[in-house]
Amino acid sequence: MMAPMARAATTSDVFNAIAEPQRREILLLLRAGERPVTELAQELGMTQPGASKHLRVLREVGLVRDRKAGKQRLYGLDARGLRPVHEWTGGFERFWNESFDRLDAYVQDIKQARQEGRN
Amino acid sequence: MMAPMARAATTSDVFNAIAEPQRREILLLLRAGERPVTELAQELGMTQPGASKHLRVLREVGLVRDRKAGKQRLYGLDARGLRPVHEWTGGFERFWNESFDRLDAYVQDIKQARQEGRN
DNA sequence: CCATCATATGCCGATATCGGCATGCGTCAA
DNA sequence: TTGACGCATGCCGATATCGGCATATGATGG
Repeated sequence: MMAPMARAATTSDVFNAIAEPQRREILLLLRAGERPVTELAQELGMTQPGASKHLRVLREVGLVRDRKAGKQRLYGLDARGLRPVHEWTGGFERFWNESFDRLDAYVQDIKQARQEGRN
Repeated sequence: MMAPMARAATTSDVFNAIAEPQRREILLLLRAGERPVTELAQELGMTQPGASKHLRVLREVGLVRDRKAGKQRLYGLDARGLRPVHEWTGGFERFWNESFDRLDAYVQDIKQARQEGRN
């Protein structure tokens, strides 16, 4: 009687919000300062509704804020939500900094074994 | 005549791969060392097929590697793919470290305005 | 060879996602 | 007031996603 769940809502999680390439590009652009929707859409080659929808997601996870400026609505970056992601990935830093000579060799072995196995 | 696209394939992008909470938990667990599938499933409270599927995604984006160990198959962490994510978010570091006094005040204003507007 | 354990895969249902399009809504200027 | 502009929203279609379940595949040991 329980309905199966699908994917976690993109709107509830920063990790999901930045999983979208276009949303990442929006964030990159906003580092240069506030922008109205239309300008973002134009610079990123997407439609205005498309931009608005992505901005809505980013707003709901708190990565952007919006401000009315006359007829326009300016979107600005609020990068604080990216900090947890940075820290989470940072928790793996020692695993890519440590001596991976053995790992590298291992990976090579795997690739070779696969090639041999498939031919 | 072109079929519309939906979401980018989760299998092609590390950002998408780590958008899934359970997959993130798998990666965290694997920091402690290699593990067979069943053990992972058990420790994370998911079914074996569920674990296998998530591991498949992680493998396809290169975040884990697998190694046959007799009857079992051991999965191990390969965190190098997380480095780009760490660096990407790091590109926003100055935006959460810089003086955000004005931003904080601004955000407070927004919240207050919303509350007043809605009550 | 056969049974068994470990894992992968296939199918299903429910839902989320994304792009495109049309349209609603609010704001400004004449 | 009436357009015109800027933006948000709603609907649609195609597809991806995730969990659950059954089952296939694979290796091991007797």
